[in-house]
Amino acid sequence: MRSETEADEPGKGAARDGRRSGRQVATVPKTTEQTTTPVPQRLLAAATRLFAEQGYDRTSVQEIVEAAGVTKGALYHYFGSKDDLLHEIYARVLRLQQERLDAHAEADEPVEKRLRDAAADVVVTSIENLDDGQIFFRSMHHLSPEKNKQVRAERRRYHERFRALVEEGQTAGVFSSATPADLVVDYHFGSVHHLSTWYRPNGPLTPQQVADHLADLLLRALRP
Amino acid sequence: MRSETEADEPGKGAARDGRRSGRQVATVPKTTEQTTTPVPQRLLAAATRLFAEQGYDRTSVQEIVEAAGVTKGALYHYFGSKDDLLHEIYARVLRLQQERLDAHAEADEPVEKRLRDAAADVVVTSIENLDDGQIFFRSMHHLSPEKNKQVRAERRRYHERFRALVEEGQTAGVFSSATPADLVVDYHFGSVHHLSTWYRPNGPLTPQQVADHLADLLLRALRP
DNA sequence: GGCGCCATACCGACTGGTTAGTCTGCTGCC
DNA sequence: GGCAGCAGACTAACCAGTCGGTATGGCGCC
Repeated sequence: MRSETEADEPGKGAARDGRRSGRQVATVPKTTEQTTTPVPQRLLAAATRLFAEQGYDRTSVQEIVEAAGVTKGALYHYFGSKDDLLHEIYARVLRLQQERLDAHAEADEPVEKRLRDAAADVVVTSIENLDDGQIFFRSMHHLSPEKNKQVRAERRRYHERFRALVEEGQTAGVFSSATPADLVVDYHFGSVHHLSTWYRPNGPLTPQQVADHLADLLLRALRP
Repeated sequence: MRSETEADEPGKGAARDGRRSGRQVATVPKTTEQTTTPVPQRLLAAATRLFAEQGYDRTSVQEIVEAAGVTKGALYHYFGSKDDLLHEIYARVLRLQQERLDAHAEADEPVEKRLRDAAADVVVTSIENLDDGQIFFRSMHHLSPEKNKQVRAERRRYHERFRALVEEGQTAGVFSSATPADLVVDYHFGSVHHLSTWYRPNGPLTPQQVADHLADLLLRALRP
C-alpha cells in the first residue's frame, strides 16, 4: 500500500516547467500551459476512461500507461496494483457524493425540498461523471475482497443517509408510507445506476433537466 | 469450488473403461438414456452461474466445462466461442421478457392495468433470473460488436413497446404527461436493472411483493 | 559555491503464469 | 464403416507485476 496520491492541488505556479528529460515520451503540451497535470492524476484519468470504455479486465496496464504518456514504472511507483487504481476511482466518487448528500440533508429546509435537492443532485453529479458510474456498477466484482467490503460499507452509509430522509418525510406524513423507505431508495438509485446505459451528453436533455424529471418522479411517487 | 461428479445422476454405465484414462469425470449414462440434461444446456447453465458469480472475464472456459462435467472439446463442439455462450444467455432472457411483455400489452384491459401488470411481471421474472440480469448489465461490453448491436436492437424493441404503453396512458389522460415517456421507462428499468445489487432471495420480501411495490411506485409517479 | 550523497520519480526489458481456441483421435451407435 | 459427439494435450498470445537502471534536484558540509 503506497498510494499517497492525495493532497495534490492542481499546481500553484506559473509556467514553471523543469526541463523534463532527454527522452520524452508523450510530450504534454508545454507551450504556455500553466499546469502539467501530475502523473498520478493523469493515470487515474486514463484508467477511468479506459475502464469505462472497455471494462477493467479488457484494459491492460500497458494501455493505461500509454494513454497517460508514462510507463509501467511510473504506475507502480504511485499505485500498488491495478486493483488500487480501481479502488481509487471508487473512493473518489464515493467521497464526492457522500459530501454532497450530507450537505443537502443538513440544509435548513422542509424535508420535501431536502430530498428533492439530494435526489436531483446525485443525478447531476452522476451524469457529470458517467464514466465513474459505469465503472462503479460494472466492475465492483473485480475489487479484492477487502476493498470490496470497504466500498460496500461506504455505499451502505450513503444509502442509510438517503433512507433516513425518506423516513423522516414518511413519519412527518408528507410522504406516503405505502412503500418501505428502503425500496424507495433502491428504486431511485436504480435509475441513477442506469443513467450510463441510456444518457447521451449530446441528447436533447441537459443533465439538470434529467435530474429535475427524475427527482420529480420520485417525489410524485411519494405523494400521500 | 471443485464440483466434479455431482449434480448428475450416477451413471449406471456398465463396463466401459478406456485403458487411456482411469479418471473419467461425469459419466453421462450412455445406455440410451434420453433424459440427462443435454450437454449444451448444462454448459449454458454452468456458464450463467459462473459469469454471474465471478464475471465473464474472470471465468475461464476450463471452469465452465468442469462445472458442466465435460471438456473443452464438447464446448467448442456446440459453441463457436466463449463469446457465443454469453450471447446465447442474452438471447434467452430477451426472448422470454419480450414474449411476456407482448402478452401483457395486448391484453384486453385498461391501460393502467396493462402497464401495472407488465411492470410487475418484469420484476418477478428478473428476480427469478437474477443471474441473467447480473450478467446482462455487467457484461454487455464483452460481446463482439455485431452481437452487441444485435442485442441493443432487441432491447430497443422491448423499450419501445413499454414506452408505447406509457404514451397510450398519457394520451388518454389517465397518466400524467409531466415526464416524457422515455424517461419514465428508463426510470422503471433502472430499478429492475438494479435488483441484482440489492435483492436477496432470503430477504423479507417475496419477489411478488417487491414487484407490487415497484409497480406501485411507477403507477403512483404517473398519477395525474 | 562546489561536492558528495541520497531520495524521488520514473524507465522498460523480462518473467512466470494464465488462457482461448485448435487439433488429433477415440468410441459407441446407426 | 462412417459419423456425431466428445476427450484432452498443445500452442500462441498476452499480461500483471518485478527489478535493476537512469536522470534530477535538494541538502548538509566544507
